Amino acid sequence: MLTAQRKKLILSRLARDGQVIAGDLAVEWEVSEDTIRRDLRELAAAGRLQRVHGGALAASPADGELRVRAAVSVREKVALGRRGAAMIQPGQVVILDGGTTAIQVARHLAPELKATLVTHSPNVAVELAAHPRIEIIMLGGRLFRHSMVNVGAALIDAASKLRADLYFMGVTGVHPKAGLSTGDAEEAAVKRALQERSAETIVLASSEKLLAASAFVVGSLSEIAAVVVPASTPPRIIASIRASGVKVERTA
Amino acid sequence: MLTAQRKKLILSRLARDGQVIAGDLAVEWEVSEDTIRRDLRELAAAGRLQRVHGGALAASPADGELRVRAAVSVREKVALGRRGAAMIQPGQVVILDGGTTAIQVARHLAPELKATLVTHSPNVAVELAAHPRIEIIMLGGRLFRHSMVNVGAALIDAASKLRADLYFMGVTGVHPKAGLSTGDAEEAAVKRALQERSAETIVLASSEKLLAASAFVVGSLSEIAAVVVPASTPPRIIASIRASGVKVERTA
DNA sequence: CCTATTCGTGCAATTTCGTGCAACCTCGTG
DNA sequence: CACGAGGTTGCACGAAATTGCACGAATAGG
Repeated sequence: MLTAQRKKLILSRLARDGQVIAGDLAVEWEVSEDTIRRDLRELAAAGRLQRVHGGALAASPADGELRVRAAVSVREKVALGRRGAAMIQPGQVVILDGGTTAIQVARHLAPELKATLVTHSPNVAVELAAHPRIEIIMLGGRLFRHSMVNVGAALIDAASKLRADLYFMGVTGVHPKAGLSTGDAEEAAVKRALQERSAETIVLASSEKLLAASAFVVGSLSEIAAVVVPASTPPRIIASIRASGVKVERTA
Repeated sequence: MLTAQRKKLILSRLARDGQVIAGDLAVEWEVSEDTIRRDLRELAAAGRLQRVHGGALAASPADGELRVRAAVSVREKVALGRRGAAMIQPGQVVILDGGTTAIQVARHLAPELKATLVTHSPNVAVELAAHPRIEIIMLGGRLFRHSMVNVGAALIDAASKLRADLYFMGVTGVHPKAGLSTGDAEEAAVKRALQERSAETIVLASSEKLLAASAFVVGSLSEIAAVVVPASTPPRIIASIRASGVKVERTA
């Protein structure tokens, strides 16, 4: 049996059973345990599985990935959240997109602020519930697990019945030429719908999103009110975004 | 069984049931209690759980008041959740009400179950998201903090567009004369609307709700398919509820 | 206060791990 | 075809991890 073939089999077995045991594979495939161990080591080094004593476990993608995403640029996102929260005036109706940055906005709302917050993310809703004076409106729909936001026709229908003052849009790419983009077509459609329902749209972009582009375009930079970027963003990047006709602000 | 696998299972069991008992795990997994105790010690040292005499408790990050309410009749609610989850057939469309019992239903869904779960509670939605095969539909509306469920006209409008096979209704009072009741008028209206959209309605009632009545009536007992009550419920109480024309089932 | 569990620790047996090494195979090159 | 480089495999051996058992201490519940 070829090495590459064995590795593929190991991964598919992991996908099916969630675990493999080195000794068992050695017996089943009639190779020495050393060989299996070597395979496991190399796959673990490549991040394809989690090595444990006795065998390996699946590198749980769902749980792991979301947690990793939440850990990316935490300090930046906190600052972006604080800045975003400060933009909200009392009495306004504000749409909060999903995503870890939106959760930071929810956490930094002034305790005495009275406003109506609209969201299509159950996570954000739970976070907002900690603020007693905030009225929370949830937009329903089909829950898209990867981003933990509701999407679909039902959501766009619900959104069509409201008018907001402000929309904090989350994107995965902010690029002068490619515009605002995200990784899922449904999400892009939802973001467009929410943008249409709001007087102003603000994008809070942590550094890894700047000058990046994802598969599905939401719209061009010139259509939104402002992009907020981390304080540490190089002036050259700010200039290039600003050149496409959008206001760029930096966090404190 | 691998050590790492065992530790993962312990944590997931804690997340589901809130507690584990060292002796039981040893019997179930056919290892010595020493091994389980070692696992518990190490997990406790890592801060992943709280070690207690006889087993361990979940290291709850203290979600405040809701967590306290969740602590009421935990064992009963776990059993009710397990029983409710077992009623769901593959492919069905099921509405899950808000509340701590509903969360237990979500936690006990069979991992391989394919079904569509509808909920108007962001907490339940987040819990359901752990099941990759479940399609999740959220009903939006105004978030009612006390119960952490969406209510209002928008919700009833969204609900009017679906037909479900099963509805797990949560109430605060089950009384032969007063019927099913809850503490908020809006919630009562929502429950009525959801009941109308479902072929069958099941009420999962922990013991403190039996023979109790709250301010707002949802409907009479005879309109629903069944009430599920804890195993420890006195026969006298079961008889009095059954007398009002509803099937009463006890948890195992 | 008493009894039955449960706990922690030390210890020995077993399994698994990592590394170095030699044998072998494959492939490209002269 | 000869030959050397690079990769793969199995084996040996010391290190580390895991497990079950024994025994005295601590704890819970009556």
